[in-house]
Amino acid sequence: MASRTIENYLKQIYLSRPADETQWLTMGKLSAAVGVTPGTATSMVRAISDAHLVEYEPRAGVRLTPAGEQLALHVLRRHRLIELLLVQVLGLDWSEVHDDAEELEHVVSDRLLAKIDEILQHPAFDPHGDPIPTAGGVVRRQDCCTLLDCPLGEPTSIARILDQSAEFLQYVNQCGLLPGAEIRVASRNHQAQTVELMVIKSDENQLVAMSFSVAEKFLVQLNERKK
Amino acid sequence: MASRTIENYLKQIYLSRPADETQWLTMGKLSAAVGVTPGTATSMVRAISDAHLVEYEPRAGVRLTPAGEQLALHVLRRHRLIELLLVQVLGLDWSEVHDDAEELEHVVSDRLLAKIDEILQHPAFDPHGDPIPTAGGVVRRQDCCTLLDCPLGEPTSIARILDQSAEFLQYVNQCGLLPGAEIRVASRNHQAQTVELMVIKSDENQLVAMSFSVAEKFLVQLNERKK
DNA sequence: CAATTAACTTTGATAAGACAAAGTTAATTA
DNA sequence: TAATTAACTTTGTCTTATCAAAGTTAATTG
Ligand SMILES: [Mn+2]
Ligand SMILES: [Mn+2]
Ligand SMILES: [Mn+2]
Ligand SMILES: [Mn+2]
Repeated sequence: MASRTIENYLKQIYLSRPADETQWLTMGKLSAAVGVTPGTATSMVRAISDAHLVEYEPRAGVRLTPAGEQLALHVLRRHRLIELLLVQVLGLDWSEVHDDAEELEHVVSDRLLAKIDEILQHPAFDPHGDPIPTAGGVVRRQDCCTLLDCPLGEPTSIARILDQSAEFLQYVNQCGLLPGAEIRVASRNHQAQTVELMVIKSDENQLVAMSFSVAEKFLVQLNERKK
Repeated sequence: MASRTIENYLKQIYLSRPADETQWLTMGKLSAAVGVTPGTATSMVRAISDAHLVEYEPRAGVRLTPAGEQLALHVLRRHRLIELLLVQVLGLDWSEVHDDAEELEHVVSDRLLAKIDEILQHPAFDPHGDPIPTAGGVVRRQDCCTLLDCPLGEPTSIARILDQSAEFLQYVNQCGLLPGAEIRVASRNHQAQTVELMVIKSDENQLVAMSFSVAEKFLVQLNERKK
């Protein structure tokens, strides 16, 4: 069995992998993501490579093998199912579940995870809108764009929040921009680098403005998200 | 913060402590309870003693300090609240929650534990009838006797099961001897070393026989247990 | 193209936690 | 009391995971 350290490395290698699948993840990025010094990342990756969970090319970087990717997806599945459990069943706020899930993801047994999945009725998305890999290790791809590149004026909805820090999520709470929220992007000002959007609520609508850099953290969908 | 290893040692020192409070727990008993070799227990206990969580007297044994006992009780509280959560909220069988709780007890945050306690409405007993220490580290003492020494013929109820192995608990399930079950001890046969008792159910009563050694694993109460 | 620099790897050290095997203590038996 | 034995401690070694600091590579810049 992979240690919790190895599980964390594999998960970060998966999450930090470059968009271009032919590229390698550099050791610098990995060590920053895991939160260790570069030398530590190098020696750990060598060990994980001996276990055939990653390919490692000195001075190029690291890449998951199929076995490593399956393991990474299992950890991610545990993380996201646990987050959803903490929110939906235990009533924690979605801004405060990440750190607990970061630990719990390494100790929840398959049996317990199956129960959690059953109680939540086999959900497809976690509280932040991140897709939950299936037990078989398949990630359903969302076709999303960000608040920066989605069409103006059309009714869309928030699908996913990419910044999961507690402070940012509390700001998102205040704006009412949780996953599922209905919005219309009103305008973009390239000189001011701001986006203005209308949050459509049952009682009243709310106008929200944010910078391009923040707008990039929201993924939206034109069509309704299917549960 | 105490490592998970230290938490496990402290908990076992608490659970295995001799009934007579002036006695020390021997290293042999401790190493067996933790599941390590005697030498490992000695060196770990020395380290824990340096942290003033136990007193250690070579060749006499080990004893918790007040600080160590508080920590042990916090671990025990986490363990038992988690077990109850797994049974009551996630619907696992009480015979299969122990191993998950053994891991989860080390990673559940105070915040999450408070939520669990709230959802379960501040329970006093876990699924096996073991008392849950309060957040302040107080254990409510039950005045129980075992099926071996309780009075014959009187209506009593099962309060607690001391053997928590999955196989034994499944046997207990079959007999319907879960905590709270109402019974009457019919007879004891000292030659055969057996106890016969009546399990009082809503539909029909059931006669169960067991050896003295098994009967000792059941604690019972004459008065109804208060929640 | 040489010098500089950023990114990476190697080396040496440390800490926690474990085991095996050898050594010690103290109780038990003869 | 001497020999035996059970229980315990010590010693030496191992594994995993980490850092700091020194060394290396390769890209960038003058
Ligand atoms: Mn983690
Ligand atoms: Mn998430
Ligand atoms: Mn434990
Ligand atoms: Mn229990």
